[in-house]
Amino acid sequence: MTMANKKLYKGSLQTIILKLLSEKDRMYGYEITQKVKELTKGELKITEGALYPALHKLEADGLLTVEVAKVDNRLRKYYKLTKDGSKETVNKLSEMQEFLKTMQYLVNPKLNLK
Amino acid sequence: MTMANKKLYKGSLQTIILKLLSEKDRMYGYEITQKVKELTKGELKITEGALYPALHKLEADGLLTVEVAKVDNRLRKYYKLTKDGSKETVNKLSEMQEFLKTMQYLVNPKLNLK
DNA sequence: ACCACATATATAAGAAACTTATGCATAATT
DNA sequence: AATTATGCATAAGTTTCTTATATATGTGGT
Repeated sequence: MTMANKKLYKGSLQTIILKLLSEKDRMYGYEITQKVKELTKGELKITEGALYPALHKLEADGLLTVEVAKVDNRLRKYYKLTKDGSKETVNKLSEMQEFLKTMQYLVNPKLNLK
Repeated sequence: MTMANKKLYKGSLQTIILKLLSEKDRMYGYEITQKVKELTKGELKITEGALYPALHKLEADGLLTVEVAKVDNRLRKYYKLTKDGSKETVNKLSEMQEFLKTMQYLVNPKLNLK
């Protein structure tokens, strides 16, 4: 991933992938990078070196299944959520919300008034 | 750090430390762990293995200065923001806000409506 | 025809930021 | 007397990235 402070995104890639797949039945790797770039107006760019290992890990963990297709003579690997993947998406999203809420509170300027 | 999904906090420790020091003139390590625990109602516990190396790095980077004190016959190392540290705090907090905003949008359930 | 860029996936080496475990020392509590 | 709290520190290992490299096809411009 690339952006101003890349470090902050560490640990959130899996959650982002799962979230996108909970919105769209199936997606392939390159499509995910483009979708994230589009949604964040170019602020967040997922690098291949981060994405593909992450997809492989999610598949190995049984959260995704893969389906190979050939489009325009080029390889595509479509990923889908498994049943476990859907459950884990709910978990990860709720953990993310909790994290965002806590961090929001911690860095809130109003804390100065305490 | 310990919590439900520790991974998410990766990369935010420096920002948390700097933010706390921007609110209080000086703090020592153990005090920081207690303050964070208190502010997050026990949800976020900073481990020593994460904290002390982080403080040392911030000091080495010239963002903090240290002052040793002895209280009740026990050692304390008080940390303070330098001028550079104050500047960097502003930067890191604005990057954090940007990150939180982007992540909030990415994981927002309303995205489903698209 | 050639070149650059986009599309598409993959992996290896190295860095960063942690976790976990351990160590040391004193004070307070049970 | 033993455990917990206070206080700092570091080493080994893990996870998750970045950066670089590799391969291959499609597209658009000159």
